[in-house]
Amino acid sequence: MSQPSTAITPRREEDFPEWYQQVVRAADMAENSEVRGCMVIKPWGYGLWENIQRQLDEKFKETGHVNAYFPLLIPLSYLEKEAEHAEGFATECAVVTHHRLEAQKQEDGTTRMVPTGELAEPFVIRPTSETIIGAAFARWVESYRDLPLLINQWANVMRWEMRPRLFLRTAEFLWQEGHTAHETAEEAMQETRLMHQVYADFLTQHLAIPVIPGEKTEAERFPGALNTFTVEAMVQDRKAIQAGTSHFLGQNFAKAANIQFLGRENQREFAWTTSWGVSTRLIGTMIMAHADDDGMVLPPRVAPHQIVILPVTPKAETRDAVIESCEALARTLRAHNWAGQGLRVHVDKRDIAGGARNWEWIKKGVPLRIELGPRDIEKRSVAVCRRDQGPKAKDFVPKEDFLRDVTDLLQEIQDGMLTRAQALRDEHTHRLETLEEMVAFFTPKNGDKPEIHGGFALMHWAGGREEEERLSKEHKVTIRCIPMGDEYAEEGTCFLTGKPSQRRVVFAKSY
RNA sequence: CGGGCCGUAGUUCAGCUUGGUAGAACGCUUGCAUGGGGUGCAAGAGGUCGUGAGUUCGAAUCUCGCCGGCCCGACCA
Repeated sequence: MSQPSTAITPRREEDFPEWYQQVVRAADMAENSEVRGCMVIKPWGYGLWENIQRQLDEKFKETGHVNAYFPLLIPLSYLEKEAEHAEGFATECAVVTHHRLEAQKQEDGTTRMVPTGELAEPFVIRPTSETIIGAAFARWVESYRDLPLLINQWANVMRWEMRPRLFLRTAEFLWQEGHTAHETAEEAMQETRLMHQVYADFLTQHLAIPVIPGEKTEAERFPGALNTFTVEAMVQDRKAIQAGTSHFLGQNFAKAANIQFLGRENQREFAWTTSWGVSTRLIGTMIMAHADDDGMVLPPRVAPHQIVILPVTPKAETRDAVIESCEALARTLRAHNWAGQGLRVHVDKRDIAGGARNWEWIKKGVPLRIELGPRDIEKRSVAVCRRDQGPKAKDFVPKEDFLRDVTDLLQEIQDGMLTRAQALRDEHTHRLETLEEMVAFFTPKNGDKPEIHGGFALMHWAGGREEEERLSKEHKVTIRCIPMGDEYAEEGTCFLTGKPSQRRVVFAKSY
């Protein structure tokens, strides 16, 4: 039997969903747990999350926010306070109804733990924290001088999903949720847009994922929000994924939680609130955006290791000297600064077959692999392998040159990944004018085993919620966003209603 | 919550139709060889066959209940 030509089978074009799962497994990022829908995030995946977390947290701090932590359990009654919100999350809430277990001996000698101590009021495990944070805000806000209140929390949340997929949709996931309260609507809207921009920048610059910033239509809006802003990315099967959202909540939640303050005119007023979040779904988005048929490809800025040094030790007697050279190189590299941080370098000293070790780091997506063996030491050179090139590509370069150029090289890889993702998106974004065109665009040629097809369709739209929901049901296509850029603003007529339209919206199949 | 399928080694699965007490591949351990490449050979560890009952001299295999999971629909950061 011949070796597969790629590390991942099936390849992307053969079976994209299966490919995705195999990449997660091959890169050792996460696995399914015994609890359906819940994942174990393994060190390589969690290291990635830690970098995302640290870099985003810096941006939150720069924009004036502080971190706090609120309870996992939310009184059921809190969720009843905002009708639209309650309805939006009702079908995916885990409910805690008991607070103790009682050991009961069974006839067969085993012991069963039986829940007892039923709670007078059940708790909901937070699907999001607007309500409980709102209750805290109501206590904390008394005067306009207490505003704005700019809080973020890093936490886990639970939404009882029927179709879990590692990172993309799990019952429990990690995220950050920002919650702010403001004196005026303008200020709150400004905050909503600011954080939307922070997300757009982060996706683009740190994760090398181009996004279309825009606003959600009524049908896709966060339950209880007046406006929801989103960053939409296209991944390699040309579907859209919502990578981050920022909500202008108006006074809806302030009224529900009674967040009132005494204003400048000695007038009692309700605060204006916002909320915004990104989740571990970002990791799934990165996988689908960047990974290839040999496994993960990590943007250097968030890679847990940016450089892995692989000692080549063909002879036992030169082994110690090679390892020492590798360690020395690692120390030198770690002293380099790039994107505001020291380089993250790992020396893989494990005594396993060289090829297996090399492939492991390819599959994990490390941006740069450096091989260093006796011959390189003699010639004062290193062998450089870039993850964004083929698995066999290898450059022998003088060590001094490599040390001089290494940060430029990482930047080049980072930029190249963004360019590549951008090109894919542009190639599959089209202006369409009629329903027929749209249906053709989103219909696979092979119905039995659909190939990768479709993309983003930019279309004139003047329909309402009902028309949109009908389209979504009939054609499995939704409006991802009403995009913000000038390039989308043009006169036209809605392809469905024939009404005039000033702007094209983005239609796509989505995750 | 409706329709289809499946529970056997760490993983993926074979064995079940035609009952006779457990197999493969990968992974793991050890040794030898190999050494700019996911290597070869050898030895080894690992399973009360989801669970309870029934039929039988005998059940992974047949029957029934229960539990768990997967896929397709309604819902989704």
